[in-house]
Amino acid sequence: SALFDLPSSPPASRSARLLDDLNPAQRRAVEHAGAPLLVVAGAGSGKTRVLTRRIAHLLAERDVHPGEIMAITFTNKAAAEMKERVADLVGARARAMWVSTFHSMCVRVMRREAKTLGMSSNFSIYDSDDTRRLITLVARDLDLDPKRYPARTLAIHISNLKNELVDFETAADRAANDLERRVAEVYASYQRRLTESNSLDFDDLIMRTVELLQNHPDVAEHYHRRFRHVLVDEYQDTNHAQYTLVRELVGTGVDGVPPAELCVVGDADQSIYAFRGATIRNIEEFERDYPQATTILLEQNYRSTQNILTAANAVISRNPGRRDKRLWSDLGEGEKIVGYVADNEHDEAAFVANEIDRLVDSGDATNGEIAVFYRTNNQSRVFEEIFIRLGLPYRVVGGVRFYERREVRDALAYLRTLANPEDTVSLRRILNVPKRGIGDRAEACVSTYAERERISFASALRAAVEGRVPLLNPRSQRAIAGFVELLDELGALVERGDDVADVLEAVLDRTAYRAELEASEDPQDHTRVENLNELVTVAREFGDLGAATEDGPAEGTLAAFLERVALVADADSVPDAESDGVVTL
Amino acid sequence: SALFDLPSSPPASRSARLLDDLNPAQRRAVEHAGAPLLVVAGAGSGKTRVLTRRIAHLLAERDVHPGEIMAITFTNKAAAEMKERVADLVGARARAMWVSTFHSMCVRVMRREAKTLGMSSNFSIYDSDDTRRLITLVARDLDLDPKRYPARTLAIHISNLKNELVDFETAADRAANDLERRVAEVYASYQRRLTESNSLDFDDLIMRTVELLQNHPDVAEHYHRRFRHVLVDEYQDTNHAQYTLVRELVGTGVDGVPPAELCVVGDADQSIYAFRGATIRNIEEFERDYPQATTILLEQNYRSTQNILTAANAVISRNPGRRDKRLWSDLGEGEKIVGYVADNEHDEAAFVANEIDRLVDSGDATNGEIAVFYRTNNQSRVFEEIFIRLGLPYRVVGGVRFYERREVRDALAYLRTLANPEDTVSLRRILNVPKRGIGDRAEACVSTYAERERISFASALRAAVEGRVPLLNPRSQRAIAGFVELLDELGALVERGDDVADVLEAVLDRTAYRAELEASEDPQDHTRVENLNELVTVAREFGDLGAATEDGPAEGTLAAFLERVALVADADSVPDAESDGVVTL
Amino acid sequence: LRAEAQHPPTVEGVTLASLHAAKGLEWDAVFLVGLVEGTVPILHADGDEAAIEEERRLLYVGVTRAREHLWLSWALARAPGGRRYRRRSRFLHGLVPEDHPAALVARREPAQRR
Amino acid sequence: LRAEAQHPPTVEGVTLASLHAAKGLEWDAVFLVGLVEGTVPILHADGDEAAIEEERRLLYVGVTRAREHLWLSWALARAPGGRRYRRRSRFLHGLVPEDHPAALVARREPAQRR
DNA sequence: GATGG
DNA sequence: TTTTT
DNA sequence: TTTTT
Repeated sequence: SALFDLPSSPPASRSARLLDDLNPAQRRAVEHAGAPLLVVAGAGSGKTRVLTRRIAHLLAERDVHPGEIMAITFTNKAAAEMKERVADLVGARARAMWVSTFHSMCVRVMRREAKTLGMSSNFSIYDSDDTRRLITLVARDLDLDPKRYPARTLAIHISNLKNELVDFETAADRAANDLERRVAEVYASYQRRLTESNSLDFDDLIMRTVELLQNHPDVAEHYHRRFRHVLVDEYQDTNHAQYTLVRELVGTGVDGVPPAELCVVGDADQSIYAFRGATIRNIEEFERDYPQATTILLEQNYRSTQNILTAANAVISRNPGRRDKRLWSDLGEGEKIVGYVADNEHDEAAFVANEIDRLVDSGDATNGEIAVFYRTNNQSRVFEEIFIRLGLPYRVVGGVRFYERREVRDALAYLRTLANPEDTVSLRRILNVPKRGIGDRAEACVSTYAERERISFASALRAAVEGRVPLLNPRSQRAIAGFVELLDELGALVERGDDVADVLEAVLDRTAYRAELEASEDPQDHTRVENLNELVTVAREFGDLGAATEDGPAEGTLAAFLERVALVADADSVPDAESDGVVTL
Repeated sequence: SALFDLPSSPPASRSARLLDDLNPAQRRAVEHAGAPLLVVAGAGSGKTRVLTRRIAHLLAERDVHPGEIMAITFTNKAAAEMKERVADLVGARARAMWVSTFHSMCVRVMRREAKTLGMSSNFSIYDSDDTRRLITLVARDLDLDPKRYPARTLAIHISNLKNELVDFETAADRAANDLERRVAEVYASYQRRLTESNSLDFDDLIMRTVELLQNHPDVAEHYHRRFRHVLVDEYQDTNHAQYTLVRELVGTGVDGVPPAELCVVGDADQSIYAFRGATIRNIEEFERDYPQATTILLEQNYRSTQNILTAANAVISRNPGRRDKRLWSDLGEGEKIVGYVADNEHDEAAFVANEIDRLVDSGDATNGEIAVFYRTNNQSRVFEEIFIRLGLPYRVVGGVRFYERREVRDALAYLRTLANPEDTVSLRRILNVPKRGIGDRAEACVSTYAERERISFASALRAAVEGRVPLLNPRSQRAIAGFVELLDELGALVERGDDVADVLEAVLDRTAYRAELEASEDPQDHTRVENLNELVTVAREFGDLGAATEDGPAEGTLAAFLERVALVADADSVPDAESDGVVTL
Repeated sequence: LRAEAQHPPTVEGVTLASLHAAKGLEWDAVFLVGLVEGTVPILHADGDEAAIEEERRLLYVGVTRAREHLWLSWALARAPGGRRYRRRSRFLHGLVPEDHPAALVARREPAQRR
Repeated sequence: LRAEAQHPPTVEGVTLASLHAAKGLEWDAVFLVGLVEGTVPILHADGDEAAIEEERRLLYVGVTRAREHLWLSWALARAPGGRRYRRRSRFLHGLVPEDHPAALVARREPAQRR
């Protein structure tokens, strides 16, 4: 009306706002309801925008409750970004959704359902390093030649089996050669030890969740009722276990609950993690796996100039048998692409440095908006050399990660031992760190005793203190007594409810771990002290903030901290101790 | 006469030619006869010229027979240069002289006089690595804490004692603290093991020769009669043992043979090997040690411009208590010296690279005539980086030497074991290389048995084959049997008189040492194969040439080869496997 | 987790990363370097169809990281003075033809050196 | 021994060597670098009269290697951007005075960089 | 035989 | 050789 | 930290 300036009704307006800056394909993806949906999202085609808008649209237009939504990503960063962007759109309600990585989501389920699987809910999570250590122990027990069967190789094979949802019995049945038989043997033994340690490895998190859902219909039904919408990002990166997990989460309707609405987003052309078990097949055959599926292609790219996309299309179009997809842009042709043939790698790096100079001088880009990519990390060296020489600031992605540093892992192993005394790998890691006179021999005695008596390593340690472990000499016994006492003291702090950071401080002080590093001449050890202090800071902030998760361990507790840390392996890498690292001018 | 063009008489002419391009001081040094002579030869003052001319002058003018001359240097290179330059002046007669390093000279004496000392003349020569290994064994036997008494430290202390001509009894008597007592203990035990191994270390070569001359007047007299002229180069680098050796070689006349004529050349200002036992005192107090001594200063420098010498004089003149000496030049002032303050090391290296560019561009110098010197080897890195980047060819002096490479030492250890079966260090080095199942435990059994029965390790090995070594398990026994058989096979080749190179080939083949390296994935192992092939080539050429030494082991034999190799530790360094090394453009 | 606890870097620098690490991110200007056979595709993948396809996807991921500027480069030898035995990546065939107008192939004389 | 068995180097390159390794040899042009306290004389020698004298001889050996051209240089910091805490070698006092006409002390502005 | 590097 | 947890 | 045998 001309007289009254009526505000349009809020829902309509909000919904319009959710859609009106989308292109038609994106809009269809957001609005699609019912059948399983595959969004084939080319690079730079606004994939995250579609996912977040779709969620907002579910809440705003389709009366979906946030608690009914599960969105799964691969990285914590992606999960965090999605959470934030949804929160921007719908506000605090977003907190009721499960937006997390595959692994976090599984931990959450496993913690809730631990009893069903006969596990204690304070289980530890073993990352690849813990896994390798445990496999080393197992392989040694089996008298395997560590040259012929390195732990790393065994670990990869076992991981592959788990990613294929093959349990150790099946692996043994299928084993067709020597290696496979050995792997199956190790797998069986390793799995037993994991269970005894009340621990799960990364792959277990997925596999055991699948098992849970498959073997416990009541549990599955509960999740089916709760999660009516399942969204999966980077679907091309799923492995078989994750593929199955998604199927189980969605359900088939046989339990009386109609299948959840599934929306997967991904791009087969960006599948580059086959070596980690990802199978491009999952996205390629989505329509066969879900026969009613709808597929939407996002081909408009909002990131790059047409010249760049033409090059990209030219590269990828040579891959045979792929779904044809041509990225396009309305940003114009843009700059030409430059090809440069150098005489040698130093020339190549010099050329790059020179071009960067020109680019920055001309104001066309800032250093932070420039990247150099290579296939293998060692290729960085020649660039670093020249950048250092020219005083060109740079940062190298990759290298030793914060949570992979020895001192950080040592400290965390103490905390993990306190949280889960059955965590044998962590316990054995710290047994003689810092050195306290419990050597290989003593460790072997205790370990043998534990095996024979079918008790945990932790219990065997206590038996050792009482002199019940045979062949253990008195010196070692005394050392072990001291260690157990130390753990008890630290355990008392945890019991008392001290802050994680305070417990950590106590660990570093009472073990003299930090003091030893501080006393060292080695400059590397100085860095180690700094990393430990950084870890204390992280723990302090964690305790202060109180993680605001719906389920999971109580906020601010040791368990919560450890879970967070276990699943956030992608924290910033710290620069290599050798290289100069980031140059500050 | 104007009619006849008479050729001047050959002797006069030659003599004149020997002197007329010398400056007065140099000429005096060449002509000086009788009393001990100290030639203080400043840097670039024509020291080698004086030495060679002096020798030629002895032959030409003073009726000295070449066989009466002994000239001693520190490096093989210096010895070779002197020999060559004397040969240029006097021809093939030069071959009868002894022009060699301290160590070669001593080996020559010791081989001839081995029987006098109750040694076999096929003794091995232990270099610092062999020494360190044997000391490790000894220290272990003595239950020394290897942390508190690292083999390297013990080795340095023992070396210092030997350089001071202190035997182990005296060392024990003088020991005033715990370390010294321990060192004396190890020294005693080490020396016994050396003797049992029929081996001498580098320091022994000097010390035992001194002992020989001091304790066997007949032997001393023989050398006194033979060598009427003793010349010593780089006198400022002698240690106490070498100082004494020279004294003993010269003699005092008490045995009826007048002291030999002594001429030492050196420069206290260039004494930079104190850490190796050199004592500047020897040159500083030459006149006190030899009261009749004549001293001649060579101060005219033929190498550098005056500006450079002024700088040099300014630097060194600040050292207190030194003999005043001022280098001067008639080459003119020359270019100014440039001082450069860089902001950082990269800048410094960039500056140097730039200056080199300019210098070469201007035609003032070629790359080969330019050098960069630093105090510590790690300082080369920043220069290498920039030189590589700029494609500036360079070579780094230092690094792992050819004869220090593991594979070369392994191969030589085989040859040494064949030449001297009592050489325990070599034998034990190859005992399980390549791995053949003779582990630490088996080695310890054999070693204990050898100690107990007071027989050599080699004999104990044979006892082991016959099952006479207790606690040795059958597996090890079988492995040892195989090893002994292998040594016997190879020994047969030596007996038969096969060429050194052929024996070496047999070693590499029959031990499968080379095959193992060839099968390896490691690119370093590929380099190792090349080094072994290089060693074979060296052995081949050695056999072909037939070393033309007056004494020493018969030409072309295994013993001769090993001696040459043992005393030529300064062979060209091979470039580091990691760095790019020499850049060829 | 740790990112929160850290201060932002004082100076923003050029990013050096592997192609894998590049995934999911974007930059105004991107240099894809070392595009030679044996590196892209990596030696290991040769003869394995699926692996070669994945290597190609890796390059595709790299290319699509760029917003405005893109360089593709490769070197004929490793070290200065080394033998120039390297061949450019098969993935460049048809993409950077020597005479295609869309692709300016720079070629500089080797630096003057005695 | 091995030198005989080896071919002469194809290209003659600039020599990089320690001061010890320089002894007995000579070059047209010599750069003595890293002339800062702690390096020349080396940290270890400090307080030991005899050791300091030997360090000074080491520098003397270096200086006398040069035939025609000689550079002496030192850096105030290790890495670019690092703290400039280094002091030049005590052995340079009186040898390269800032205002001595015989010694041209070059000082360049740090390279231009954004 | 145990421990440490 | 790459390395999302 | 330098490294002639």
